[in-house]
Amino acid sequence: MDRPPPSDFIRDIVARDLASNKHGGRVVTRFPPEPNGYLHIGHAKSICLNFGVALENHGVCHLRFDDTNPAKEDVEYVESIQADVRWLGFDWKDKLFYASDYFEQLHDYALHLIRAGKAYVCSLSPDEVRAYRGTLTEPGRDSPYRVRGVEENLDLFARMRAGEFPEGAHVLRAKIDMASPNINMRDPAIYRIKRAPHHRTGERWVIYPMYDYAHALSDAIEGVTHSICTLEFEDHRPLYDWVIENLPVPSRPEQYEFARLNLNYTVLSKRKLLTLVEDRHVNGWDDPRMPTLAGLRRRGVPPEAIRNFCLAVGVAKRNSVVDVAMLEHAIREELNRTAPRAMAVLKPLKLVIENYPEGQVEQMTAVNNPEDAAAGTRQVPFSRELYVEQDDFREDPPKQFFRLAPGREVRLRYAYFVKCERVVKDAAGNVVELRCTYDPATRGGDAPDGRKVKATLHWVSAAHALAAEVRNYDRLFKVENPNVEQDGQPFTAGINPDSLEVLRECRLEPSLAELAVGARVQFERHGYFCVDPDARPGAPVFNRTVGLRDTWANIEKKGRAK
RNA sequence: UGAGGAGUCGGCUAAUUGGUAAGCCACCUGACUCUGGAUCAGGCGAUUGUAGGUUCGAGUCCUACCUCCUCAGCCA
Repeated sequence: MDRPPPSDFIRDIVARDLASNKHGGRVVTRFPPEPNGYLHIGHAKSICLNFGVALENHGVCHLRFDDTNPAKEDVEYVESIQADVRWLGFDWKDKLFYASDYFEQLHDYALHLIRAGKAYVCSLSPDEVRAYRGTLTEPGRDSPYRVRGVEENLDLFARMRAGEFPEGAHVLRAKIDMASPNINMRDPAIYRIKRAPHHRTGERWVIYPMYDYAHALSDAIEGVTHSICTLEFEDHRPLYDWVIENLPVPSRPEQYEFARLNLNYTVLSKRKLLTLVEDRHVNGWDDPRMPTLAGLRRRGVPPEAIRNFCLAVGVAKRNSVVDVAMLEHAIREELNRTAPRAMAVLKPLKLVIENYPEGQVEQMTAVNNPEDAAAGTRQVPFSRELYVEQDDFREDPPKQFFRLAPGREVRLRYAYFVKCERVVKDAAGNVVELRCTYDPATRGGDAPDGRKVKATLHWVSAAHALAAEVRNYDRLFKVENPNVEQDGQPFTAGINPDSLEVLRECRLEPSLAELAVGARVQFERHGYFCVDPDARPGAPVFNRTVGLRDTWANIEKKGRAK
């Protein structure tokens, strides 16, 4: 995935603003999550954009928690979000902020609006507010409380803050235009009463600012120059501007919108991900089947791959659905470069070399990464009894099957040529063991007489092999668009029941026992794997990160074997 | 039927702001290989939503139309 330097309309705007000195040569962006869930691959797009634009222009990117709704938020989320952004590879330096840090200031600004006659306390019930708001095609009507005097508004707002009223009794509204064709401008609420304890301010407040009000002001307070958000906020921009223009704020930020990431076969809705966690369809936010950054990390996806993916996806205003194959490509591209190779047998079949001396062990030299000589070599023990992959043997081989079959000779990688002399079956007729002979002259993998074999097999020594558990995580969703509930079916109906396959019989080459937790490795022919951070000592668990593009099963299925 | 947005190869994005459609993914073919992976080389594929107009020249400008997305939380 060789890509040109990022070029998109956001970066064009920033370049233009820099050229015209619009913000005095400053570039300040911000990533503003609400701490109400874990970050997912969709957030990565926003993170890469905001931090990327700042980095490219010698600017800064703030991390700001939009924590204005205590009912949904939790410290668990503020912690995980920070960890995930760091893991992705970005640094907000000392620019860590919380909207809740500005509560006092935001409150003063509200007082300013009230005194200017631009905000009023409305005592309509939520239902009444809705009725007064009008519809998409009909204008709204003024609230009867719209004409309240400044002093009364000040008094009521003070009592709201003091906790004199129950939730829903009053709300502070911006006085804009109930007839505006843009519903967001029909006197939007800017403060509401909420009695949930806040994860940072505790019980100090019972009134909380609304997003549109708090976000614009937070941006202005922090000196943000480019406030980049997603498309659904386009209609909110006039309100964003209204707030900035009607208050004596220290800076003049500008909002721009881009299309959020959609991935096929992937749910990227926080609400739905929360459901998967709460209803225990998965084992938590960091379950490797989850599209969360925590899940991808546990699955073994390198952060570089995610960053490259975000670059490849681009930034535009057009709603689109990106093919997960692009993500997988970015992952393979990165892992192919960096992950050491190792031999592993996921579904073992015993292979006994009848003419190999019993008790003898040879150390074979294997390269760690054929594309990176600096990765060096390792020794792999070879002995009389080995395991090979069940898929590498066919008693009755199809036409294009070049691997092992009765009477056929193949190469054991880094070792010898072996020839299958006969098969041993159990009572049910299943092949349980292969009896072979080897050619001692082919040590290292080449025959002195020049004869060739058409396949090279991977193997592990039965006596030395490391027993391990491999978890093959397939896509959690099997439907094309799990983001949409169709025909009344909840989206969980699209969950793939085979999304987790646990292989317990695996035998790996012994060098893998020394792999660090979280390390990534390519099991040749099987794909890329990661040592699960949850692994118990002595019983390693490997998570499958992503498969190789063409496995034998695929080739066979597609009838493309050569 | 209100307002705000968006339409470029199968998918995702570009196009020096009016100069003759580029890249990536996917797919296909070939070469090479001690991984049937990878790599390398090549190929397929868009009359730029439609219809007009301006112009020597339009994906870029103008007009009309079509389609899709977002908005009626005291969520963000």
